[in-house]
Amino acid sequence: MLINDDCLYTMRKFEDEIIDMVYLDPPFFTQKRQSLKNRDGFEYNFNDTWDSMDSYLLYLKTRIVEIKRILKKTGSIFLHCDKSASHYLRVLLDEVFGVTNFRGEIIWIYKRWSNSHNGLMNSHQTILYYSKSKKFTFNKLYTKYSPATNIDQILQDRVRNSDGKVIYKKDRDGNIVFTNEKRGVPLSDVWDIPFLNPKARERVGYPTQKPIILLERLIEISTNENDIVLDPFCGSGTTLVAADILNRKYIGIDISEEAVQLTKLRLKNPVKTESNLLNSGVKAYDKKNDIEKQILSNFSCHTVQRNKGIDAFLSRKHNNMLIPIRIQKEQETLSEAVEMLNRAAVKKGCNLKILIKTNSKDDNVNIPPDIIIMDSYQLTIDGILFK
Amino acid sequence: MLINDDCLYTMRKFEDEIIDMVYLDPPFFTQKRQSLKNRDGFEYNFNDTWDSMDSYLLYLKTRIVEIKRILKKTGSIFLHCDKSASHYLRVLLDEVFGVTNFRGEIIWIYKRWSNSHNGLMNSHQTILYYSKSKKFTFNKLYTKYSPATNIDQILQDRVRNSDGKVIYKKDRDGNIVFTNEKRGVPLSDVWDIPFLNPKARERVGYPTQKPIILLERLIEISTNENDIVLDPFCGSGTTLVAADILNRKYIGIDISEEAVQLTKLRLKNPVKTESNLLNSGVKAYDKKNDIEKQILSNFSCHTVQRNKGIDAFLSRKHNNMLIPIRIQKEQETLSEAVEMLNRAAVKKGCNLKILIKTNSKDDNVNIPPDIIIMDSYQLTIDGILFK
DNA sequence: TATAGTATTGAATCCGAGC
DNA sequence: CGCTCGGATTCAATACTAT
Repeated sequence: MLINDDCLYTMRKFEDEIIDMVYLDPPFFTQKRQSLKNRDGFEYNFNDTWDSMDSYLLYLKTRIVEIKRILKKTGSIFLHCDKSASHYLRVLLDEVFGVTNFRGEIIWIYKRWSNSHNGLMNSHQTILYYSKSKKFTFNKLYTKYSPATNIDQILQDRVRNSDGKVIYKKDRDGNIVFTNEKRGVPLSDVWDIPFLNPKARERVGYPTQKPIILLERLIEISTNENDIVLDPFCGSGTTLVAADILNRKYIGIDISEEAVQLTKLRLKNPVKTESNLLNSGVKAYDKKNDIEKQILSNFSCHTVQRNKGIDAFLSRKHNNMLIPIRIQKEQETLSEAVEMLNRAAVKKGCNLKILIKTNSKDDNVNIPPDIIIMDSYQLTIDGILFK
Repeated sequence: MLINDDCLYTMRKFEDEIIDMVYLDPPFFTQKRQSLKNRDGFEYNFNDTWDSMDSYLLYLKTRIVEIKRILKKTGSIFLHCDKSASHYLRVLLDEVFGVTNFRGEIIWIYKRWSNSHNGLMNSHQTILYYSKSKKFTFNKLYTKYSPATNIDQILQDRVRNSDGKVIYKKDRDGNIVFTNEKRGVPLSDVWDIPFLNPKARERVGYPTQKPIILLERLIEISTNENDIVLDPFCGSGTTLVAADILNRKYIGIDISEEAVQLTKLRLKNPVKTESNLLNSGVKAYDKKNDIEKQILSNFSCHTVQRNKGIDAFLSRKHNNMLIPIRIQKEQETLSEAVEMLNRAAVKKGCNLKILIKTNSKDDNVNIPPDIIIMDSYQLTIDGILFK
């Protein structure tokens, strides 16, 4: 269901305790007008400017009180905010839902483009999580163990010995006893999900659009199939798309007619981006092997990926030119390495270059004067000069 | 300097505007008595139970007002809190320091052992960051570019052409023009620093002890050499050790005599754990190659690192025993693989085991009946059974 | 088809102009 | 001096094109 109205008036018409989960992503109190064009040049926007923090909080409080009323006893609310007002919003939720129903704060972390800044680069948002009562729907999700974990040990049962010390349990024959099945690490409250990239197909042109996968995870932990999910500030409808994918029923409300139209369209043909980053992880982008990384760590440089000839550029320029670095590959002769480096360097208009020699294949080659050859095993001594 | 007193009384004796940076890690309002024994059996503890949130906040407010007075105009305060009271503390800091002096919230994230419970596993804490004025000391730190970033392009200058479109800049000869030197990506406000492992040498046995690296980074961004760092709840003295390492002056105050004694000892011989996890990153721990990962992804299993004979355990047990998996290594004959697997399996008291055959080296070997041999290329068909 | 290489986008932030 | 406004800068990660 999709309704174009102020969510307050719509929700007032609802009966008590009919909703299983509410996600809301209201204005963050950024005191800005948010706007964005879609691919056809149509501009969506909403206003996030307020007279005062008090008027902002009052606006939200009346709506949150209503949300509590229509939530089932087993229901949950997720309030998405950023640092602008998260503390006041949590005080507000403590008041309405009660401190004992605070279930946690989910930290959504991501990397994003931004200009440099006198301070730390902001790269997280907060989702406040409260339940209506202590008996709330919660589906445990598990993640893989960290590679640094010693799985051997986790899977062994432990007991206290006569001194009260914890030891690994063994049976009569001295064999190790294993614990029951483990399903992995319980889901943490820190979620590393890529920010919706400017080029992502999933983007529909609505400002502040959230990734579908974020909503999917929230819905998964807090509802079961056929439960009812409500988003009173549904914007471009990400929550509804996620609910639809997961076979939950949904109600979306937004005060903007354009937003509701957009959501309608989007629900007919939901696009969920296959994020390469998400599917394969950052590691997939990192083509350097351990030895190459070790070598490059001796330089103050920027590592280059997807370039056949250049592995890195020195951070410092020389005569206003960048200095490329190439590490000789394992099967590569020195002259082949020189050739690869030169070809790439010409394209970039680079003159001086550095070649790291890692083997002795075909050493007898004339090295052009603009290439500095360094022996990889000397780097720990000499490389420091380039730091 | 190290003082054993309630920080309120000590700070009242200080002159105005003499401190450059204050870090405080007061009780978190856990409403528990915190205690921990060190390796010598000595027990440290402090009381974190309060009549009410109001009395807790009043206690802190009087101290934070005093901190503001003694901070230099260019000074900063870092207040470490966890989710129990972070929102009230931020409201408090807004009052004392002013909303415009809010510099951000640092999210310290870590992975940690914990029993699974009904809810998300808490794995972050918050450090609130305020400055006394808009002119505050801040040292920019830079981190590496993401491997997903195209460094080639980042390093090229761009201009607008006559149509207003952004294009890469070239000089008269058509050569690429490079931008100014880049130092990397400004430090984010999300810090992934391993939680002080219970076995870390750095641990001195004080509850709530923080990693030195965390304090080093806070001190680095907000102070210069010879500046004065104050920790009014210094506990085991981590802040002071970090300040010492970075050549900053320090003042530590704690109400507990034991804490001050401990800190004194610690400052004589500061131990900083070289955290392998931080130095080499999680990746270095992950010794499985892509093919091995591909094979293991066919099973519902837990990957094992740092075990010469076993690569993973199946998630499901069989007759209440764990089933180890080994993938035949590239240079390894089948009998060698069997031998390695058997030796490791005996240690773990495992009976049934799985060996994934990846090559045909020395095939003619008698396979013991408790080893299931699977051909790696069949896995995509057969492996599904193990999911 | 896989990989290398190029073009494009956007929102937080800074900075300078204008008032 | 403080404000707003607009333009420039930044970089992550995608889409697209060429090889």
